[in-house]
Amino acid sequence: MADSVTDQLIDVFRSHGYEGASLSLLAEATGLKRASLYYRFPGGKREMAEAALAEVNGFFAANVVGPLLSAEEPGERVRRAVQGLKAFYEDGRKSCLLDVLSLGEGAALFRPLICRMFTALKDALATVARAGGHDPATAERLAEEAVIRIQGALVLARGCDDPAPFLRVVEDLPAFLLRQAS
Amino acid sequence: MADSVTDQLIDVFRSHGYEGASLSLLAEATGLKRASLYYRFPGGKREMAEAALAEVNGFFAANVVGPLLSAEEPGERVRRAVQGLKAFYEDGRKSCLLDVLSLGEGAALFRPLICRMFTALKDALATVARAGGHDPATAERLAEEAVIRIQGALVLARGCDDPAPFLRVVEDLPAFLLRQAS
DNA sequence: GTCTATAATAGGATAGAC
DNA sequence: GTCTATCCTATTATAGAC
Repeated sequence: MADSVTDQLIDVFRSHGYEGASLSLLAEATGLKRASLYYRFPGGKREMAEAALAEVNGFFAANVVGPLLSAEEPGERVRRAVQGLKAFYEDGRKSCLLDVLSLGEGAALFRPLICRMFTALKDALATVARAGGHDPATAERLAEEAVIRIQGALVLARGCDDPAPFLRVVEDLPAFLLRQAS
Repeated sequence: MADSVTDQLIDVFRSHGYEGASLSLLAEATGLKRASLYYRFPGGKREMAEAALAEVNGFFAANVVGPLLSAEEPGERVRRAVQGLKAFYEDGRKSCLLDVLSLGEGAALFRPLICRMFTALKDALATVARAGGHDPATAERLAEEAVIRIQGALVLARGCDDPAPFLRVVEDLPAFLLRQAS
């Protein structure tokens, strides 16, 4: 998640949204000319955003959802997911791609995938909450609430240019999701 | 909050963000030609977004922050604020202008005002939480958490095209913010 | 106060050289 | 695989008629 072409695309999309991410910005960020971007992504900007979403999906599968569903002790699972979240959001200084791509034109283009990704995260959080001692209904409620807190903290962090709310929310995740101390 | 020119501008900005809100969209929504928009807003799109933010600021002062700081009983204050929030966000079907205008170019242009508006809301929520029986530190924490929950629920609602998370969060606000039942 | 017309620039996309 | 050059459209903004 650092310097591939797709990683640079992610960075532009998450900073500007779909409509705000012009080919000029995308080309500048990747170091490629516009025509070269079209060689790699014949479907144009839409395909670039799809590639960005796919890469984020992979990162989450490997670094957030994967750890949450692993065979480890629940506290350790959540702590590893928190590390993944902090890495992806750069400690609260970067926006969520799912959030910004659901605006404007992006809504019609990407909403089904975005909703599935939100749901996959929520389901993984619910699984670990059950493993942490909560009944299924409570686990489901806590999981949705956790997604809401992460997203809301990112919005507030961006709005005030202060990552503190995000850091507070994710550091609190183990205690928030798990019943017993671990 | 329904059919003035500025209200239509708000609707376009909150749906598309600053960069995605083209003059064509803004003109179409208002029923005015582009040149007429420039007559009303000589500063162009930037001034239109500033007018949108100012109107939202006024709506919040009248329908959310005002009720929260009123002399009524705390439960009633929160319930009135919830009505204001539900009206502004159309029961979770509309995005937050503060959220979407903090993206891309909008960040540099509007962040100070956006941060002040988030802070004003948080401070009003903290005031009513103190009136509802919480100590100042707890009230402050609950207030920031409430802003986070509202914003996060709106993000999730948009991402999955389902207003339920927003409705759940705002209906829970009185119990969330106030210590004693009222 | 709103319109038509227009200018200048930026955006999305393609053709063809290397 | 990347580039330069180009095309067409959309976008921002202004001038001037009514």
